[in-house]
Amino acid sequence: MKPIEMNQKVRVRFAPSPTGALHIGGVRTALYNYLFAKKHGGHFILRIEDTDQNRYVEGAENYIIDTLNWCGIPFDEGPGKEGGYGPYRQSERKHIYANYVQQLIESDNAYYAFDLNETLDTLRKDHEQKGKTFIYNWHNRDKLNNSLSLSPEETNAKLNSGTAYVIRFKSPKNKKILLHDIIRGTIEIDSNVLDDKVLYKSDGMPTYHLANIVDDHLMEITHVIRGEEWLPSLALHQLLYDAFGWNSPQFAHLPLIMKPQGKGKLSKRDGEQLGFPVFPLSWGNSTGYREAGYFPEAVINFLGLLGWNPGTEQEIFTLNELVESFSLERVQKSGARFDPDKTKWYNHSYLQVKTDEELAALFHPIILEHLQNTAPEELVTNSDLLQPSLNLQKLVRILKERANFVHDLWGLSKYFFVRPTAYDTKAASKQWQQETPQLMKNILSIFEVMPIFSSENIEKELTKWLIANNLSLGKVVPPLRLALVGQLKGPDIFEILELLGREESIIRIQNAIKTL
RNA sequence: GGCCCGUUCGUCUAGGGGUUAGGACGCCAGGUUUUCAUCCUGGUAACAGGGGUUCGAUUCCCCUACGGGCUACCA
Repeated sequence: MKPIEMNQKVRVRFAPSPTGALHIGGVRTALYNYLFAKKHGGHFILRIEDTDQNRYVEGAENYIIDTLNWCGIPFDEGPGKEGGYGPYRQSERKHIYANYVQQLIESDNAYYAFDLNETLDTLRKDHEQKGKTFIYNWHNRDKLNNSLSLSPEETNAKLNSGTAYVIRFKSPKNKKILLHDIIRGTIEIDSNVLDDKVLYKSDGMPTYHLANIVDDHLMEITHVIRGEEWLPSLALHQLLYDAFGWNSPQFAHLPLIMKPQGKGKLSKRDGEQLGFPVFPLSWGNSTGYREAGYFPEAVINFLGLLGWNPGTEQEIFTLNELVESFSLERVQKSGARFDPDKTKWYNHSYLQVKTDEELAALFHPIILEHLQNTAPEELVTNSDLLQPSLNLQKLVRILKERANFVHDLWGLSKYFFVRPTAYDTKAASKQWQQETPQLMKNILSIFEVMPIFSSENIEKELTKWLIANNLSLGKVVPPLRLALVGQLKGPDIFEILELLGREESIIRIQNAIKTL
């Protein structure tokens, strides 16, 4: 393999099949391609590998594009964004592949095969029963039904009569193939274990292997960064580049993302069972990261550090910082177990650095949605917290550190919008004592005459009164909290009072006196 | 079964011939707080096993075990 010249512009591609939602592992592959391209000032290309018409799923291509955009890693060239190397859907490149496969036939690197599917299936089963693997290659191709075993006349007769055929690669005998992978180093393969893979299908479409090599060459791809599941195909691909007489790109095979627990790679089922998304955006019944409330920055951050690390102790990275420090050499060799807890921690971190204004705007519709099902008598209607107001920003400010997601804010602040109707019984029996109603009444009379109902002022006035009456904060705060919140939880009590407002606070204290 | 790739705390990982094997998530404890949470501090916890090479191996080599991938006219 000849090395890529240093002055060559880096061009990488993400080449998914539009067969459904993009798996989170696929997103990581896209991300690493993007990071590598941007690090080297190159182009990130999206190529749709839709050579299997049977598996084509409507909407999948848009899903892929939406995902890339949501993640903030848009492609430079791809469907709908021509860059001089299009088209970027393999189905639209169909006419290109026939010529190339013909070249291989002419150079004796490929041949026609007429074997029936059933024949090969039977052979595979027979071999399996004997504990062997059926391989279609040099050791048995003479005995099978193809242009190597048939005479040229017989072959032509079949071809002319319209007999269904595939074109197979003629893999060499007794050859050591030296492969190079940026992450794994040199790999040696014995060509005798290689299959004569189908390059061209009977439906007139190329298989992945052919289309991939031809397109990567034509699109001048310099680095192929893909999942480890392709490593076994690398020898075939290298042989194809050699057969065409082309320089191969450099290869990097990424380790797979594994289940959080148990065996095997991460699957859709794991998400369902353990309650975390495996898709970036919702797809069918599966909730995506976006819809589950994750910020794209958080998804990019945890994906970036799953299988790669910069060698420093930095954990939080913006996309630009990832671009800066990324290198394929530091990609891990072994598969990484997915850790849903850490993804939440990342989201928590990103939530903390959002502005109160942003968070209030994101939270506002969530409040309105929840309030639709609230009984009118419980609803606090006169509160300006129902608007994206300054006070809503303040609410978000005092609560956000407790939240992993914007929607967590609802559970943390529900009592600001809905009056408590029940009180934590355990806390009530302990904190609401015989003298408490009188205490609360005294506090009410302080609140009623207070000129400004601000947290500082409330704290000042209340403390003054407590000292004068030889009482401690610990005596009044818990029952007061119980009256306002319904339980012994929440942020600073004076902040709660201020945000609730004088009127609402008084109503709640009066209710508590009546009820408890 | 065959072929290929891999293996450091529970998880993500740093490190690398002589280190108290470092960080993060999680978990536990203490502190702060009138409460809950956050936060801060601390703690728990790892070089898969066996052979070499070496004065010395977690680090280099080999074997075993285990894990993963591939083994389609799917990508």
